[in-house]
Amino acid sequence: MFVRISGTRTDASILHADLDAFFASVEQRDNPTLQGRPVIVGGGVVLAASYEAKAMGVRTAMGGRQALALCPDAVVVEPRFKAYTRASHDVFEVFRDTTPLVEGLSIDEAFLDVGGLRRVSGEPAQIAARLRAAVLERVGLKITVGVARTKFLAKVASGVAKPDGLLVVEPDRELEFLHPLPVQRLWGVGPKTTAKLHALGVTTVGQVAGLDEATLLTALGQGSGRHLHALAHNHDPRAVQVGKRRGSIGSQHAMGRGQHSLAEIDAIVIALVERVGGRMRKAGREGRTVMLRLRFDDFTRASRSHTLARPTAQTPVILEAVRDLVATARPLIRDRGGLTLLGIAVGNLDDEDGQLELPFGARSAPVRDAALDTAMDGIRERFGAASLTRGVLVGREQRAAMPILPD
DNA sequence: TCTGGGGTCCTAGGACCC
DNA sequence: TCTGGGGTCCTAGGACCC
Repeated sequence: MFVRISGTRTDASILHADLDAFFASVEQRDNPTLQGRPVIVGGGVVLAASYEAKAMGVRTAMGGRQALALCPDAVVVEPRFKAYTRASHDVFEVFRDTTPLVEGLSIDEAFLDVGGLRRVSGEPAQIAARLRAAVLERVGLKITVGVARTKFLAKVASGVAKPDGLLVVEPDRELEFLHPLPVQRLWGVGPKTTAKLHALGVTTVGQVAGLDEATLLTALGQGSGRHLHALAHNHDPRAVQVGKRRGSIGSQHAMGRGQHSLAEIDAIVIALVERVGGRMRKAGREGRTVMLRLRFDDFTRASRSHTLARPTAQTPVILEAVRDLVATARPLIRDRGGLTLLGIAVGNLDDEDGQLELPFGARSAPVRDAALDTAMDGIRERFGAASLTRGVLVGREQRAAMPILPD
């Protein structure tokens, strides 16, 4: 008798792990004089606020001036992105020591599937508790963990449990937990969608569940309508996926207000293209679609894109394409006045050339049996499973090296 | 309220193909 | 030459996430 660790689940075995006030916590960890004090990372806008600052009403993405008005005692620090990347790496190492089935969502959060580890590591709630302790001990950061049967509920649970919390949603109490929550808790519901739902007289998840799907589709369109209908009814069959690869690599630069000469713009373009090209080559990725993003004084945005015949990661090729895009956007830049942000990105990243990431350092390009075997050996070694079968690995769709443990 | 640096996904129109 | 249905790709914009 075998039990798959992914697939149909009847128990709460997905963890959503979320670092608390990530950037600010790293600053407090690295500078003891900041501990216990309100800390704001980023001057112009708030990139992150410590819980002491949040208590005074400071929020992420808030203007710096407003934040200081709310919290005059706050210590404002410059962001140190390298330190955050490093900390994130360390935390994900702890995640992967817990289970091979880790799906990173962003620099500071991930899903972990621990359903198959019951015999080896215990109940999901125990695993989650140990995970929190391990991250604090090994990296010096606090995380909140939500545990549930689905990804969506696990994420909602961690959101409710923040900060420094652990919340398990048992399968027989899911709707009881979900339905009283405000609609903003639904994944993908931001200010605009919230306003549309409020216009329908809907403020809670339970009320969304009470709407028929047609009403939701009319109000929100196909994509988000279906998505919300499913989430409100607690339908979320998505499995935790390992080895997801991003679809674009980009970089942007905020420019001060005021006029910028074409030479100035070109200098920024060159720097951005060099950064992006370098990152692409380092990641072993090539892309076909070159994108230019602009933001103006009046906060309107514009974008231009061009798709090349062949994928590339070469700086000169990308630079030429971006310069052409800048040329097509020149009337816009002239008419709308001040350019305040310039960004470039390369998308349409190809799947074949790069490296598919597998647990335990195994890599494949494309999927090769040997790479999968190496990964499975790593899993056997680390988890001491008596019996393992191989999973299939296909592009970015599959879960990678799925161990199947004896019941 | 007037701002960062990353990203994701969806929509809608047009070009083009069979 | 006109007309139809179905599909993919590209472009631009919008909403959302951390």
